Amino acid sequence: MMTSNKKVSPTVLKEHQHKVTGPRLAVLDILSKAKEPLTIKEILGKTKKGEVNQATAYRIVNALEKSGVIKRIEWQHGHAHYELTSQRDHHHLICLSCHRTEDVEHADADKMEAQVLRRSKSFSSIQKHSLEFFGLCKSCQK
Amino acid sequence: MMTSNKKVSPTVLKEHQHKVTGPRLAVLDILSKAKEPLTIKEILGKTKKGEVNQATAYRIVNALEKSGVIKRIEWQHGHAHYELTSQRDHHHLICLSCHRTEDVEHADADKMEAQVLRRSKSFSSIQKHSLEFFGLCKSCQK
DNA sequence: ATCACTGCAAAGTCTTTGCAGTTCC
DNA sequence: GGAACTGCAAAGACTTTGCAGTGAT
Repeated sequence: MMTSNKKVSPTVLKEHQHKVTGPRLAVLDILSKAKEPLTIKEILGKTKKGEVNQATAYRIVNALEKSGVIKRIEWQHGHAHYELTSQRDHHHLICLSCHRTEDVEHADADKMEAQVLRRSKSFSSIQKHSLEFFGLCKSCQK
Repeated sequence: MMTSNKKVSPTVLKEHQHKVTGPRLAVLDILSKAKEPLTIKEILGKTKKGEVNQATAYRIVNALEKSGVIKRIEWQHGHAHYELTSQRDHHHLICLSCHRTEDVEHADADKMEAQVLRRSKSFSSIQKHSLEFFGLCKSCQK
C-alpha cells in the first residue's frame, strides 16, 4: 500500500513553524491532490468561494516555498506553477503548443548538483535546480 | 584565434528573415558583448537614449527567441533574462542571495533530451530545455 | 496576550497591444 | 509599394504591499 496522503497537511505546517489555518490547509490539500503543478489562479479556482483570498494565496505559496514544502516551477507561460516537493526526483516535459505536460523521471539530478558544485569556483552550496523540457506532443505535431 | 564576434549581427538577422534595423542591431550588439544573460531593463540601459523603445525591445527579444537566435532564461527573479544562443552547451549557477552567476558546462544535455524523448509516451519532439542551479556563493555563505 | 496570519484594496512590475507613422527590401 | 517594423501611450497580467482586524498557540 502506498503511504497515505490524507491529512498530512497539519503536520507539515507544524514541522515548519507555520500556524495551522484554514487557508493553508486548503492550499496544501489542493496541491496534494493535484496531478500536475498548479498556478495561483488554478489553486484559487479549486477553493470554495471566500475560503482563500488571492493575496493570502500568494503569501502562502511564498512561505511554503521558502520552507521547501512546495516547489515553484517555471514554465515560461508568464505565471509560476507550484507542486508539493516530492521524494522522487522528477521534472517535466511541456508542449510548446498546447501546454500539456508529462512527468519525467531523472534519477541523476543529485549527482548532477554534486558535480556542478565540485566544478564551481565560487559557490559553496547548491540548494536546488530547475530542469524542464519543452517540445511538441504527438497531437500538436500533426 | 577565436571566431570573430564583431558584426555578425546583420547576417544573423537576414538568415532568419528579419529586416535589418537599428534597434535590432543594437540589441544584438549588446547581447553579443554581454558576459551574462541580460534583462530587458539591462538591455535598454545599455542603449543610447532614444535608440530603442521599450515596447520594441520586447518585440525584438520575442522575435529573436522564436527564431532561436537568443535564449530566454528563467531565474525566478520576476523577469526574464536573455543571452545569445551559443554553440557550447552551458547552464548557470545562480546565488539565491546576491544573484551572482557562474557558467556551468554540461556536455550531456543533448543526450539528456534524447533520453527523455525516448522514454516519453506522448511527445514526438523536444525543442529545448531549461536547466539552472540555485545555491549560495562563497561570499554570501558567511 | 502576542505575534502570525488574513482580507481588502491599492499599488507595483513586467510585458503586451492598438494604432498611426516609418522604413527596409 | 507593401509588408515589416517602430514609437508612444494605454492596457493587461501577475504579484506584492499597507493597514487594520482576526485568530492560533
